[in-house]
Amino acid sequence: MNDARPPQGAQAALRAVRLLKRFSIERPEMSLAELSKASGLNKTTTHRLLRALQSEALIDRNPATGAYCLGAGLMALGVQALASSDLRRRVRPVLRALARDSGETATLEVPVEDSMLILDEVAGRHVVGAAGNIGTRWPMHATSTGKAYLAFDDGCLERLSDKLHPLTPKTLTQREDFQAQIVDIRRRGFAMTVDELEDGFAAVATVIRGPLGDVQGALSIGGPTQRMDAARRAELGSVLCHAAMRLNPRF
Amino acid sequence: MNDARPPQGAQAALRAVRLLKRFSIERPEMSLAELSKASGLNKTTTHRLLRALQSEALIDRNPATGAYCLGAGLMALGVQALASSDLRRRVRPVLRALARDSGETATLEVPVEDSMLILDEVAGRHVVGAAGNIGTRWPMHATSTGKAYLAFDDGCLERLSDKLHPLTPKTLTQREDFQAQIVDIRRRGFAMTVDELEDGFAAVATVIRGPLGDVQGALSIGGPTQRMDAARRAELGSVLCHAAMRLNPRF
DNA sequence: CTGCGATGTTTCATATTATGGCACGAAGCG
DNA sequence: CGCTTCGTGCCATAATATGAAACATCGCAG
Repeated sequence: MNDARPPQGAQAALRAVRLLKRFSIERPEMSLAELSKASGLNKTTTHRLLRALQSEALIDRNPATGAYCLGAGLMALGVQALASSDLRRRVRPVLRALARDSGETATLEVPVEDSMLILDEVAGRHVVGAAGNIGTRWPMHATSTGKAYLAFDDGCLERLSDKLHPLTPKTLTQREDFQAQIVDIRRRGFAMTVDELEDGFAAVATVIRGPLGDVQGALSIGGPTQRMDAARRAELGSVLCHAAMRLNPRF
Repeated sequence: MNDARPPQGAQAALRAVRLLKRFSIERPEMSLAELSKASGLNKTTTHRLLRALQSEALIDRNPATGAYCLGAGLMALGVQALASSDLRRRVRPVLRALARDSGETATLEVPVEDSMLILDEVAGRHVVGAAGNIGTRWPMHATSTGKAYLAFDDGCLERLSDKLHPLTPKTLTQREDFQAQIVDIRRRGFAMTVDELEDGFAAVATVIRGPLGDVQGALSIGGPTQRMDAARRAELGSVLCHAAMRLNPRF
């Protein structure tokens, strides 16, 4: 999880970024008034910021309705970010090996705020290069990778929001239960989710460390819960730990 | 091509965005000093903006070197932009049909500044869903889609930079030659590139219009120049025009 | 046709906010 | 060890962003 407290003297930039983040799958288009109200900004200010973003192609408008939406420039930047990810390049072959050997789907994820973002993905059997979920995010507290982060990245756990909202009946929502699992994870070396993120889905995960011991990302292997009994999870967990170890430049 | 002149009173936001855009494939990581010099901003100002961007996860830092790079938050936003693109959803089936019928690769592109950005892509034969180029950009003056835009979007041509830099020996670099082609394109209804973008690659393209007659994007079909003689280009051109017509909600 | 209520847009005086010169501490290098 | 170059913090200045209010459009209903 990244630190960096909000700095002084760049509020306009911050507000602009926050405006961009207000868009979601459910609300891909918003009117000026909506955006203004939702972000608590003055209508004029909102308008000015949107204009600036539009001039840089990060914001676009529906020519028919005049509604604001995310622009094509963001796509370009996003792809740029993806392409220049050194981590992704380095881990890619490992991901492929994991998917091949286990037959399940392997992912590389990084934290973004309270979520884990899928940076890369290799599906197990069937579809080979399918990367349909790259760029999507899942709540940190319900994913195996998120738990791994929380357990192994210093100070990460403290920053976790107290609101652990349930995604399934099995999702952990009590801080104490969570804390207990974290202890297990630290001892075991890898984390897991069983039906906590989505019913019928289970995964194991561990973190990747850089040369300085810093946590750079998390690896996971996941599939249908039926194929993921305790024994299989343990086996995949150790495979994962081995892979993560070999990714550390110190070894 | 989008209008929207740079507004007043949002310079901080503009500067922040411009900082993000300074990163490229060649320079995925930059130091504070480099960024500061390259963007002409004061070192302190640059630092403050980067901090703000980092706190929103749009900027990340290499923990070993301290160098700045694009952050994971940008990926999330980019994917968001892609997913919420109504145009893409609408055109997707048409793209598939074009690729299937022609056997060549079909793309949907939109303008971003002086480039055309690939919003969606369906490959012809072999690899079916391969979308390896989504999000990449090509100079407007050397692509078939770019030429289509320049010919059919009002005021677009005037905004074209005077600097037409060559990508191959065949790239048009003289404004007069270009102007002449534009006339042809307008009459013909579709544009083409033959070895102008990359040697051995040819494509035809036309624009998609919205209900108000506004240009929303451009479609292209492209492949190896050998398979793309004049007769084939004419045939594919009319196929393309037909597809574009059917995409217009008025018909 | 007319008035109402909503939208997006522009203007402008105000003071909040961003700015950049300067200085400091820490690495990296000769 | 001194020199350079890096990222970072401080602070007075003024340039910049801000938000109230007014304007311009549009769709809708009386």
